[in-house]
Amino acid sequence: MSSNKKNKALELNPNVSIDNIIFGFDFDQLHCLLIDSGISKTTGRPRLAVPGDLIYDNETLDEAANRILKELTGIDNIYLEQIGAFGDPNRMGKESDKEWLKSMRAEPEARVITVAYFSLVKMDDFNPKASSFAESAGWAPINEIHELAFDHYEILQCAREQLKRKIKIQPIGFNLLPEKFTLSQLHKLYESILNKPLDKRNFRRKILNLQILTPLNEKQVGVPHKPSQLFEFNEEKYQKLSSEGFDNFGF
Amino acid sequence: MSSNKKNKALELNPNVSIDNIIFGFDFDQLHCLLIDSGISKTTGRPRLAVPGDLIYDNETLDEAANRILKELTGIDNIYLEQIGAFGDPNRMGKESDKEWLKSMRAEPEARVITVAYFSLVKMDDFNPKASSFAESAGWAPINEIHELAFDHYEILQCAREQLKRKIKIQPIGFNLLPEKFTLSQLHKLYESILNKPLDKRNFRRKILNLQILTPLNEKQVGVPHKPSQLFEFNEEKYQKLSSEGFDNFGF
DNA sequence: TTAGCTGAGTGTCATAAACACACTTTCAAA
DNA sequence: TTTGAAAGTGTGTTTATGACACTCAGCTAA
Repeated sequence: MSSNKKNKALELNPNVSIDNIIFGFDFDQLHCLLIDSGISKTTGRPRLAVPGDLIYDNETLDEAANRILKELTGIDNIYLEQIGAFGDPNRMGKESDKEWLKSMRAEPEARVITVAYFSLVKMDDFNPKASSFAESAGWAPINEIHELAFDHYEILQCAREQLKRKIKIQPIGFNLLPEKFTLSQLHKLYESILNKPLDKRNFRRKILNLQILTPLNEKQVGVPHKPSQLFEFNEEKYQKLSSEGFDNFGF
Repeated sequence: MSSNKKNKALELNPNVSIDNIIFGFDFDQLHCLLIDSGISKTTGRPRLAVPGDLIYDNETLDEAANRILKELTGIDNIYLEQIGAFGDPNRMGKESDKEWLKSMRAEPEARVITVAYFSLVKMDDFNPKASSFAESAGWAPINEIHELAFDHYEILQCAREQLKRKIKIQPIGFNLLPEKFTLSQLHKLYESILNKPLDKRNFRRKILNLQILTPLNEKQVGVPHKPSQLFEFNEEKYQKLSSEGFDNFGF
């Protein structure tokens, strides 16, 4: 019985996978980390997908999502949130997907439902060019992604919507910025996620009124214009505010 | 419970189930539909659970959730929304759960992740006492539910949170009321879901400002007080408002 | 028949948040 | 020293929010 259990623990579950939409921000646009599994024989185009894998029977869904993130990027301890389950029986029905499944999966015909996550990483923390994934992984600007393997394009759109909703009620955007950042960078980040322009003065007022930013005694250097004040996110103040019932940035 | 789906020529997937939190409203409190699988030998208490089942390999997740709702209540075409996936490897680890699994499942040891849904039904549409489920299904006031099978209590709490969030940005609450209803009933519904008192006059002003209610030439009859105006929900006006970018009830 | 109970229905004022809007400052590079 | 580029700053208007108390209509029971 217990040895039986142990065997199971070591096995991939053929019916459940995790896919992880990994967002990054380069101070200009939102990006998403994609895996390139090579030119598809059936389409003749590169087959791009979101990182993912089957789950092991002894790990929680959150653990599996973290594992996938860690295996790919080496990054740990990152903001991660479940999007939901995607289970259309046809979600892996494209010819290029079947081709890939046959070469990669022990049970390529199995019906797989996937649990999607999104995570927010500081783009500097993972440079695909400098990693062992140089050839297969890369950041793609979100607005230039038009076709993905499986149902990953649909999942990506859900992720964007969820991020939009979430950033209005919690300051999770700070996970996409370095420790020290300027208000303009934060402003641009919000515009990128919400996909609309926001008035500069109103944005600053609202953010500063939340009192979750600590101004530093530091400014940008070497910029060909008035240097910007640097801030850091004050998690302590945020926790306090948060436990008192804060839930709206008001954008 | 057991059904012959041989015509589908497909099998239950042993690793993925659906659980469906079914909400109803009796003009006083939120209720949830629960299944009673009898007295547990291990706890000596009734084993209460949310309706659910393994999925078939040829149905989508939404279809499976609808099937479960239909099989239990006979109701079709209902508001249904995914909550997310729950996959702790230990989620079925209680003794009373194992006991039940052994008697009900072909593979009682299989690791099962579940995709949770919630649905909103007009309570009148399903009277367990009058159905073949008289002995096994019933409405329970949400605040009197303290212990459920598997991880269903946790799922229920997530469902309540999601309903709270959702009702603030979309008028889904109308799915819980009959076609014709009074503003007081709607008011009480919002208070039940948000779990806090709302000022009567402010509530009325906000709801009426949305212009999604049509007053009827009808009043309550037979009540021992001033009879209340009846309204119906105007889906057309809602659609229009919705497509113009409405997304906040402002509570 | 009437007195009493119950919940329906109604308006205003004060405060807070949202929005629209344009010029000056600081630095680097040419 | 001029120029370009982004930083930084305040006010007035409009709109939404929240707090608050009495009268009205119908039923019931004395």
